[in-house]
Amino acid sequence: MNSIKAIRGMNDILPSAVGAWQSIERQMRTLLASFGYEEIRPPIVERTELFRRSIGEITDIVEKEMYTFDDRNGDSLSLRPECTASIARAAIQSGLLRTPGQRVWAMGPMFRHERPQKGRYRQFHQLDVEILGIADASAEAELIVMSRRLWRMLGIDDPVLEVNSLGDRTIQKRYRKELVEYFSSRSAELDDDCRRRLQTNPLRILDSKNPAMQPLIEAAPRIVDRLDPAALGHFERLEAMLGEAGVEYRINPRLVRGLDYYTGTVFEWTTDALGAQSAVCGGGRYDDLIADIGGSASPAIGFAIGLERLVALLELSGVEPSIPVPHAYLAGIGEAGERSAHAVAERLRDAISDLRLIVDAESASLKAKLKRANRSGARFAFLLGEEEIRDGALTVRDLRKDTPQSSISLEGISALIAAADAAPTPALPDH
RNA sequence: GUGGGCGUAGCUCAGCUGGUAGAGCCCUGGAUUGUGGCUCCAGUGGUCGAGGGUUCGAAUCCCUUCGCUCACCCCA
Repeated sequence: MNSIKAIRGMNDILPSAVGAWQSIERQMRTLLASFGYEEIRPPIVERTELFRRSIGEITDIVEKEMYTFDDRNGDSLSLRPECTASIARAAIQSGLLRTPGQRVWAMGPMFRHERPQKGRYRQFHQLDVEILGIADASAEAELIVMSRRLWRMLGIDDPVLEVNSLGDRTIQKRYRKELVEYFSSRSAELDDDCRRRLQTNPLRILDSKNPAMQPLIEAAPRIVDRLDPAALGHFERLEAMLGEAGVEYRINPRLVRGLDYYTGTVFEWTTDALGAQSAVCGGGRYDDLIADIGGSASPAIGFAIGLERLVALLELSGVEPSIPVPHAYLAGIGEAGERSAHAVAERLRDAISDLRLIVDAESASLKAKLKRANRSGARFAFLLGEEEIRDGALTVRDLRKDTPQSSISLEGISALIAAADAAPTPALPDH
């Protein structure tokens, strides 16, 4: 019982699951490229200061969820809890913002020290997509349309899209004050949770799931009613574009979001299929962030997709991602066959590009090796013993068909593999 | 940090009110000395999460603790 285990909330993605991940990642890359987005890879560790200034000092993420430690020189560093701040930092640092309209994405692990539960882990993975330097609502529309295309591409049911506008900082500040006044006047009716939020992040009261709070929240002032003409115009323009594109959405005046940097449009794709963690994709505009962390003011917008949640959705949808099985399993037979197996395999690999070949040159019975061949999922078993060495050929068994085995020269193998790649692989005869 | 559920073989689990640990799957070998999948036979594998207590005797009852999981909080 003293074996070392993985850290709580940090999971191995095992070979049996990795097919789904690769399939999702591949399709995402294809989609992003088709929209003209370029990959960026910021480091996983940043100065703690970056997250404090971007995400916000009094957010849960910064207050209690970051993996923070001192570097050897005393600098406070943190594992990234999200990726937007890092991308913004990188863009400022390397001058990407000199050309507006940067479309970038990043994918990788994020870290938050929360209690794990279904769909929420301490190390989790996100795809982050950002448009830097475009203030127009067309950027919002583009990201939303692209994410919808992703759901369809993956073959999962469209999640529900919720949209809201938070207005700019001035509007937010005024609204927050109004909200605090409203809830303070009714603080006797608030539950403990909401009373706490009143002090920390009053907007989040709107998010409360407590049914008893609903009437109070319903009657609260709504930020959509406090937007100025510019913000309203922006939001209406987005609605028009979504309408034209046939995107279904719901305006949720209570959609706030837990990071401080959001201004203007925010949105979330949610599902009720994943238990309590309903957000599959969330994002919004952050027009002030870049200036906040020291860049010259530049509008920006982005979203993040939770890959664990997407993988879970894909499983629920019953889509079976095809994982590449080996073309062949080469079994050396007897001392001579085992000795030359790797040499023959190398000749095959030289001759056939992208050949997927497992070599079994262990000292074991042929029976055992054929068993392993079958288990490997390979289409063919190649047998190499003294006879084959003498004939300069391989004995080939089709593991998916009941046809008799045959002797094929090394030259003939490449036609065999090409033919197998061209035709759909037959399923295993019995299970 | 708080609350619920659960910890028995690699996996899925059985083991009733205490009597000294089992099945299926997987894996290995054999039936087939160079021939897989199906079948049959045999076998490997467990300090019953850990520690303590009650008892002649604990996987089973009690206490403590650790882990997993779901939910709250928050979010992808």
